[in-house]
Amino acid sequence: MTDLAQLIDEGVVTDPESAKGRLLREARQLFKEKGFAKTTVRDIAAAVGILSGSIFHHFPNKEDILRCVMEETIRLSLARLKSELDGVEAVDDQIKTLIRCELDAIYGREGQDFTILVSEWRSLNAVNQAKVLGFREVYENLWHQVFNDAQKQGLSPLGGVVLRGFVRGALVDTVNWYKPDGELSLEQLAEQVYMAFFGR
Amino acid sequence: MTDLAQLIDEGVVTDPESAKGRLLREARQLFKEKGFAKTTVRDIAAAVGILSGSIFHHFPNKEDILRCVMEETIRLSLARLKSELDGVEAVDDQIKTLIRCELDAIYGREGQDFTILVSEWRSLNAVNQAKVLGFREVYENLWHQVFNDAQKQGLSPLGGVVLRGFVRGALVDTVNWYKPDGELSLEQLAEQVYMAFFGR
Amino acid sequence: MTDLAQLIDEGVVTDPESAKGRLLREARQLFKEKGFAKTTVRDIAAAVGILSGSIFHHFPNKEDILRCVMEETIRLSLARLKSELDGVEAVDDQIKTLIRCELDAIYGREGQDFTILVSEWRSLNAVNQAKVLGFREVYENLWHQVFNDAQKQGLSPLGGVVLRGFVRGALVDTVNWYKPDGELSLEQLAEQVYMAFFGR
Amino acid sequence: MTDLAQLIDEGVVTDPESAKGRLLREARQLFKEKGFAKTTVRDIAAAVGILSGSIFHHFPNKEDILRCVMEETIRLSLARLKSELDGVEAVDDQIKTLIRCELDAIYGREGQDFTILVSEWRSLNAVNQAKVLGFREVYENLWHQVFNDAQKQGLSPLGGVVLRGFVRGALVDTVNWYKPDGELSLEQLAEQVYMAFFGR
DNA sequence: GATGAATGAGGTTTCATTCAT
DNA sequence: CATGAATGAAACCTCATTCAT
Repeated sequence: MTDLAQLIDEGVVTDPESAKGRLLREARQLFKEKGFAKTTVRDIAAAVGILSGSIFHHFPNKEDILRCVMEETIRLSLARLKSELDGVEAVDDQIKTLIRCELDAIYGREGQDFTILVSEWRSLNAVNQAKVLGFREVYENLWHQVFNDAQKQGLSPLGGVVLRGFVRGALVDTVNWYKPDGELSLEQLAEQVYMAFFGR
Repeated sequence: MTDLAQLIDEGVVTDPESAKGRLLREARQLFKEKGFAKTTVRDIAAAVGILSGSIFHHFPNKEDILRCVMEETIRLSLARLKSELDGVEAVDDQIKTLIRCELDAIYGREGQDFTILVSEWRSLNAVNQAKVLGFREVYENLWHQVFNDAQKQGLSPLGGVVLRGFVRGALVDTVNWYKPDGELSLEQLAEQVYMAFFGR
Repeated sequence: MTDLAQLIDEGVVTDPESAKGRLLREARQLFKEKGFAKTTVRDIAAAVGILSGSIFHHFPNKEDILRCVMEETIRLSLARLKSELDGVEAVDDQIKTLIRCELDAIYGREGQDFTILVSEWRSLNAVNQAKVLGFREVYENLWHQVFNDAQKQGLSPLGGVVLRGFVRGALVDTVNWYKPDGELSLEQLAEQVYMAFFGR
Repeated sequence: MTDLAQLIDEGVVTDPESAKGRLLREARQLFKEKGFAKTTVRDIAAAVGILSGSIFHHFPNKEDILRCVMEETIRLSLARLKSELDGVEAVDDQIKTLIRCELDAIYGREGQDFTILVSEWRSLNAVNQAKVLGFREVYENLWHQVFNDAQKQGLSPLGGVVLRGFVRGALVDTVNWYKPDGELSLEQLAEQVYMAFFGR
């Protein structure tokens, strides 16, 4: 059984072959390119190849599509992170894994687009923000634990929560200046992030 | 002559007592609270105490208000930064000044709201992005110079552009988790940023 | 053979155990509660426990459901009225029977909901109005005959058609102010209607 | 000063020359002809000669138009009724005045369309129903008082509230069978209503 | 008979922008 | 400069109805 099939089975992601799955993929892409507010329901429908009204068979409203995109991103990122961290014992290796995985998530290597979580956060109403926040906490806690260990071992003078805040910002904001197809590869970028915060 | 009066005279900021100045202030506040897309022209007009039609005597369209807010933010941040850097010779002190000033700008201490520059960047069309980018380059170059000096002196292993990218992200993203009226003061936050990137 | 079984056999009502019968019952209930316009085909389907598409195996369109509800109401009311009038000779007793039966029909004692005939009349197009009107005439003629007799006997100064109009309005409109589970019982209400028009 | 001008001044009706006034008139006409649900906002706008979006300068939503139509109907009916009752002392004359005025209101002689109050009642949500009910109580209380007097004087065996219920129903329902331009004049109809309930 | 995804027309509403006053 | 009614395009969403499975 392939990796994807297993993730679908576990409810981590929606089957990308299904109508709902295709909808989520196209919506994510459009939200990323144009932003939530400038993406119309018609845009999404056209990208999927259905009519705008049909969307509302799968989602009660536009905002709910965004909520699902975000939740799936978190679920997928978390699943991938856990799998990658499996067996990694050294804290510095754990940190490198965290950074690499999040960059992958940001640059959509696994169909996640982590950026949307930050850039479109305010497009959700309070209720949906709370829902997504619940999902996100588990993910963030992983970072906090590793970074707290790092502090104990003297790798960083800062506490896990604050350091995670800085690293998340540094990573997410790369989309505003870093070009994945430029001189600097994603692996090199990950390396530089590690050096910036722990490289001394 | 007060500081503000001088800045007005030099064209750095619009007189906040003028109609246009009040408009910009209220618009900035609303863009910050609700985001550009969810702020209506009527909202802004109501906040200023005029009717929606009157706005278009001062600005050709809604997007131009955002462009002005952004440009004023940059002009003001730059003026303040230059004045604060004046006479500061040591690189580490220059870095601390940069960090402190940007945090002030982010948290609106001087009526700037640096965050909007990042969060609403995509609300501008290509033409306006280019206009604002021109203003911004001068500001960013200041950072690059100081960080390049820092690298030469061995304060950081990274080049100025990349390091500035990481620091900007870390600073801007604090709005997503840091509460200015919580336990950690803005000065302490600035200190921790310095430690994260240059500490030891 | 029970009463109901006989009515089903005679084609007066649809078997309430059948799919169509259940559909009609739930639709009637919903039309009564929310009105025809605010009741969706999905609402009806959900109440019956099927999916919306399945409804169209039983009815060509939504309006036809209303037409059937109305026609069944009339057929049932007429059957009941005839049976109750059977053997009643005195005009005043006939009148009391008419009033009592119509109130029963209005308050759904026999699954009729006479009110819908009036309140949703305009939800039918001209063709369907004509169809229902045909059914209704037989029922109304019963009233006219009795009321004409009443006029001849000096029980009322008014002709049958006009008087029937007044009484129908008075009865149907009770739904806007009378509460069946309040102080006044349905029997007492019937008594007061009789007194209002004939009680002197 | 004309009657209408006075009513406008007193806030009883909206100036029919004003944009809002024309809107209300056309909306009332359409609600009467086609019903609230089948009347679209575009229909109303077209009747007034504006575009659909413009309606929302005057009313926050479609339902609010209906609420205003109803409230204006009540205010106008009440004003007219009070003026007509002025100086009428005998109870039977008061009753005849009440009946005549309500028939006028039902058949739109003064631009009221009382029928809509009953037929479209359920098109209002609970909040708006409560608002309109407040207005309506004053009007209904006038009837109750007169009918209670009638009972005391032996003109009717029934209490004011119940009798008013019957009379309202009889009057409102006439729209379903009475044709104002037929053999029976509105005055004759009024006379027959009086006879039906108080005749002898 | 039932399903449920899809249709597609049409609904209400929003809102930046214009312009006569 | 300000007003505020009007514009008109476009947004989100609804829903009766269809049809391949």
